[in-house]
Amino acid sequence: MQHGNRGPAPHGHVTLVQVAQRAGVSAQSVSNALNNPDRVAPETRKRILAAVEELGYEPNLSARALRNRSSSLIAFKMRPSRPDKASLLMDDFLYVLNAAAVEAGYHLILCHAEDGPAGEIKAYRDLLKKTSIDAFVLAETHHNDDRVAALRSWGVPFASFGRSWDGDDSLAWVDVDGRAGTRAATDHVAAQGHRRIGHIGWLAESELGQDRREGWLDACRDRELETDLQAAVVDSLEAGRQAAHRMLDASRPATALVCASDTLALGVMRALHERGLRPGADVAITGYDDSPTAALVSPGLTTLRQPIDEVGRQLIQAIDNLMAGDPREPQHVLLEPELVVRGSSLPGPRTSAVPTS
Amino acid sequence: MQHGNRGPAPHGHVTLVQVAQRAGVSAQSVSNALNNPDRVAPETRKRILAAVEELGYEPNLSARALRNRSSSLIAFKMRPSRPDKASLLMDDFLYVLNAAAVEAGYHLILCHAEDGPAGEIKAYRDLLKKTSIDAFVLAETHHNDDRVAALRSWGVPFASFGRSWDGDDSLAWVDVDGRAGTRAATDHVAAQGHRRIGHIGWLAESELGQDRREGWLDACRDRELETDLQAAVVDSLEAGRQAAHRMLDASRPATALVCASDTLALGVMRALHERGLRPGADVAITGYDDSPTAALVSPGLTTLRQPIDEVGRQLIQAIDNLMAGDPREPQHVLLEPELVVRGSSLPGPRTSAVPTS
DNA sequence: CTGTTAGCGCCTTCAT
DNA sequence: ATGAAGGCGCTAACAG
Repeated sequence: MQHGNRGPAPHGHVTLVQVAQRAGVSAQSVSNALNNPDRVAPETRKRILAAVEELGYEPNLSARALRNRSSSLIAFKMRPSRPDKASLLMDDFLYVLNAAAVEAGYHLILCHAEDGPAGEIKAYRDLLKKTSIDAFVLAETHHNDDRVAALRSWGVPFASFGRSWDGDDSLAWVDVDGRAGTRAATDHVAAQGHRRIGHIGWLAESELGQDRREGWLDACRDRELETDLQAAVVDSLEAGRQAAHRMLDASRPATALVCASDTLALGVMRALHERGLRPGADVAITGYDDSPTAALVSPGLTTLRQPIDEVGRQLIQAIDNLMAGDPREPQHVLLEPELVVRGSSLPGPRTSAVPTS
Repeated sequence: MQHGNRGPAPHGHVTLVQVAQRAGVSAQSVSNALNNPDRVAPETRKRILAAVEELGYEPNLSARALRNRSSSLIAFKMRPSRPDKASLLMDDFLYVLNAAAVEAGYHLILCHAEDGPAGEIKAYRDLLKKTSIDAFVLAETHHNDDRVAALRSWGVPFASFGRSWDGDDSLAWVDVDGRAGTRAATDHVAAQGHRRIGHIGWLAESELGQDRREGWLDACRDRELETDLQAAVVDSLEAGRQAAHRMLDASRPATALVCASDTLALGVMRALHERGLRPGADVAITGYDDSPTAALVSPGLTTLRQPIDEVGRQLIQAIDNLMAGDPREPQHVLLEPELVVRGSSLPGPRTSAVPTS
């Protein structure tokens, strides 16, 4: 633990100058060896890298940020989790996003904002004023998203989890194909013999909800099934529960319910519980998101798993490209969700010795 | 993007000098007005603050970090979430922790590490080498925690969610009283008339699990109930399921099962499902954590809610005190969990019109 | 190919 | 009570 020349250098911080001294060159050459390898003689470079290695040198990010206006920080705003929501992908998402960020040499910094887009934009601006942020990751973009407009006007790179719903393809996004997912779920229950397949989805304002609804419609049309059983509600357990009761009280009731979220599907399970009906055996249910809860309820909830780690990786990749000034069109990545079949959509009781999971 | 741009700062950054010009003073006076109010005449100070307000000045954190070796960054390492785990408090925890951090003028930066304590320590050290980190927040501390030793040896402030289990009171921690919680849950089911109350807890290595088990023992002893029905298993749905089957197959079977986690309790629900038994009506179940899932299953799972927002606030407070060089003993805060009663522990079927939630 | 100069924005030290 | 100088660690620009 040798101290720096002047002032207390905590934790044995090593600086460029120390590396330079060790290698017998100037500080600039060390910087070049690291950042512009071609500007330094191979021989010198090797010596410098050896010294770097030996001293365990790591560039100081604050200094670099000050000089370069680039902090290697990527900001992400968390939402408060609602108590009645199952979809805590956020937890997983944040983990993989951070892992990918670190892998690419960035770090994730969390952003806090009052609710609503205005609050979020203000939080972004405040953060940018305080320190340089290389890029932002947005989630749940909508039509005419103010956040997109704001970030763009500031010239800050960003990528979004959620496509641009207004066909604005100058923005980099990664998304999961909700339509294909819901279609797969509908096909799956149809394959079990169900003909009265209802859909419980989100309100019409939600582009995401609309997209998922389309998948159900697609599948029904393919099979010439009726599409009269549908609900457009908010994303809550209670809304799912009530919608389920309505569809089960219909003159020709639903025998299968395809939902736009696990939360809604769990509401359906609640409704069945109240009626003494069994998920799977009596009414087939599918959700969406593969939230942790889906695997834990009994019977397990059939749902669609979003390839969340791939989403994280692709977002960071997109940002990396943006930062590198890649002149090509920003990335648009649409990933396929995976149908995870569990007991809630299967007719049979436990047919095998394996527990219905 | 553009590096080394010498021109005007992007995003309309405002610097100390600009504020100084606006207020007709030197940069130092502005700095003093902000950081050492007593070193500047009240009148001048007022004028300066007006200029700050007017220009929307925010000190640049990178510059400050470089100068002060203090970044106003607090680091936290996330774990990957296990697929079979219900307790995604993390999501909530991170949100409130960040909110509290921002409130106190900090920002949360996420840390990524390979699994295991060694990987975590390495990640901390790497981060510290790259940039100054004001403090760390630890989670799930155990007996003889290497991370504690490491951080302490580096002289970096930190606070931990989870007490020091080895009586080392020189470390600042916030924790939730698992013993009191489990006792409350046990008392609750006992009050429903249950006499054969089993406990499904964690392996003996887990201090946290041991603590929770004690609460069950306390309550049983108080009421002179037998404590033969107990299991010490890993925290998974499957383990809970198997343990439940064992306790229901006993010669004098359990009529109530108090679990150390929601995950285990959900395993119990799975076991009941397999046996065609009803949670609540046939066997009372309680979990621990009030994970999102607990509210979403049917019937709802009785569980213990950790006052997670208070935990977050207290952790930041503890760090703030540490940073301020508060000479008093580090904070130790033990919070009480709150019993949330839902259908899984209540005998009656739907007695009222209100759905069993 | 390498070294020197200068300055990013801030704050501590020292002079006025 | 205020201002001037200097430097935290780094790197773009320009010599040499």
